[in-house]
Amino acid sequence: MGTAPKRPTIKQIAEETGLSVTAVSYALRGERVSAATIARVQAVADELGYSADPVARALRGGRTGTIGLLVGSLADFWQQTLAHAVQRELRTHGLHVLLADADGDPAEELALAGRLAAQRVDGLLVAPIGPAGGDWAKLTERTPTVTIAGRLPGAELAGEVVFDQTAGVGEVLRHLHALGHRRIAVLSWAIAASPDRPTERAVREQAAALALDCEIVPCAYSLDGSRPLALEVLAREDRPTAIFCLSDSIAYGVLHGCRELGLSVPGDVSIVGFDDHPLSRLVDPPLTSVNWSIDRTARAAVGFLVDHLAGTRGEQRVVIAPTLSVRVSSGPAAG
Amino acid sequence: MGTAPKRPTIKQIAEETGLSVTAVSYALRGERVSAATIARVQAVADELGYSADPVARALRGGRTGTIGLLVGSLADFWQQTLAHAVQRELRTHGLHVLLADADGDPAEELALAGRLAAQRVDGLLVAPIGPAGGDWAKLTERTPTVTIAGRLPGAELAGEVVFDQTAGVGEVLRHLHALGHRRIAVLSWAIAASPDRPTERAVREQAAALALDCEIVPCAYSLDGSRPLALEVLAREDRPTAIFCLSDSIAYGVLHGCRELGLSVPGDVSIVGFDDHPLSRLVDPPLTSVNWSIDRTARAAVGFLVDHLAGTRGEQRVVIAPTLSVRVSSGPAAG
DNA sequence: ATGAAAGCGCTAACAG
DNA sequence: CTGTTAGCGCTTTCAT
Repeated sequence: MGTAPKRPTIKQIAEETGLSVTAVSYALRGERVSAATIARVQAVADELGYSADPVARALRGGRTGTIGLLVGSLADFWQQTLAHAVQRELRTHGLHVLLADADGDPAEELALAGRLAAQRVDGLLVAPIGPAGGDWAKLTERTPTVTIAGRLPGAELAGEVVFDQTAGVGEVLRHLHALGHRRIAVLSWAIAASPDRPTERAVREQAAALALDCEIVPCAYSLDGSRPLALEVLAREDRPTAIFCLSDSIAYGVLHGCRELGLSVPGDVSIVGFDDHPLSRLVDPPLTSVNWSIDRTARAAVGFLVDHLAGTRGEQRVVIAPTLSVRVSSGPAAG
Repeated sequence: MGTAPKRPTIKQIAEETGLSVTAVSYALRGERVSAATIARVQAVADELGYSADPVARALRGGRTGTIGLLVGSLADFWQQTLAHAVQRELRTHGLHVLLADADGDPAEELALAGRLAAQRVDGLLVAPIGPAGGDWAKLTERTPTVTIAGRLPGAELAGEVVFDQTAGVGEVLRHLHALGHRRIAVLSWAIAASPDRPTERAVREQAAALALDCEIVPCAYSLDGSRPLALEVLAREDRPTAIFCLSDSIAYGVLHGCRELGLSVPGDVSIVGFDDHPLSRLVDPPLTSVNWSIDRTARAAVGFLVDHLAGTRGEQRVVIAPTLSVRVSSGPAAG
């Protein structure tokens, strides 16, 4: 075909109007120049369908209108939902999302954040995998960062949305304890990559306090990751009477495994999830889980970033309290 | 504190090595210069932790290593899964994702695609909402584009992944017909925004051929969108004996509604979905749905784009055939 | 109120 | 094999 129809530039508007690029640049942002000029420039800009080139702006050092979202693993259904909530929230502020998925690898996490920063995102939203990562200080010094449900070593933050994991773990463990469970398997996607997460620590401490026999088992995310593992754990001689999954996605896989083994839930084994995905009330049986309001989480995280970008507010912080939703999948310990 | 530690540039390497920026630029890409120079430049680059600035590259006109993914609505669970699959597939090619969500609005779709193009994505993956949109020709002429399960009016494509919707609809309608259903409600998220999609047309035509009484009802995506609607449809005097949902997300909301109304599925009403989300086999009751291999879809779409980016292969095309997964949610028509 | 010129970091002619 | 120069589109001194 013909030559590529390039997007209109400020220079074209300058030629059309007989002004200089400088004048146009100012006019487009409604600065300095006369009202008449502004109107004229706007008219031409609209006619040409002009919009500022975000890349040129970025190179010059301005805002890009894009926020980086870095999640631990998109294989996790809850994090998919988080991505949606965040993207929806950002849109209300006219911002866009550059999405990156660390795919469960803490080492990858920092590298990806660097990529995002190199793309000149105006800010970074990070749902960290665990405290393993390297040196976040340099990166967060230049790019405003808000963490969601996790810590970044040495990072300078614009804000953080903290999940009270200790409370959440406590709710679940006490719930299971009250139902008579004593031997519990805890399935964690993070334990292999990042053994010392607060969540796993909380499990150990509180299990000890309640005199529970808790074994923490490393586990891949996702249905297909946890199902075979569940089959193995459940086939054991001294099978646990309850399985506490540190993510609903994992719990779904376990549910699947139970079905294959012909085990009744909660008759033979109780199952509890940990993030209350919207579908958890619809699965069979409805899954007992811990809810951390995803809307509040997304709104707070984005709000912190936007505040920081607007004026300069200091580091903001909110703690999201867990709510245990007791449904059908957890019941009295068998035998 | 202190001054912002900017990222290293090609110029710094030039100073370190005593070469010109040009020489360094070539050396970094292993072109033209001597092996010795390449080695020396590489060494300094590594030491400084240099990596090319994607923004500068983009402005200059080169590749960014980023692909835009434009989905109809991230509120839809299947599209969330698609986003994950695509992102995973792109990663194997060293590519990144810029994600945009049209949120069900066909008008927004083209605008977002423009934003993505302005960000200089190397290519575009679009799962279109419907044929409503404006003029895609100009955009797709400059940015290689692959469509997934939908058409773009006037677009020049690098490839397309076509879902055989007609076959899918046929499978479902014949399945329901064989079970004795004659009055069927079809819930579609697209019907309001984009009334003439092939899918809806296929429903009308095939319903007529089978002498089915099919009413197409517009419906928001997502659980919360379809649940109230389901309540209304199911409360009618002449309630349909089956509900065919043009996305599993919608079906989940309907399932939820049935539960609230105390209706048994499939005893009182049968329900069928349309994209076979991984959780559909786990919900209660397991959902009959139509599967379009998401892995094949993502792999083909990304493959087409990568091929186009590499050499220049002509427009590629694949048709994904549907597979009906009959599960528990569909049964003989009541009464 | 407007314009000229420099520069963000990189690549691609076009010399030498 | 290597260096000079120009330019991608925009914003920002600094003049006028």
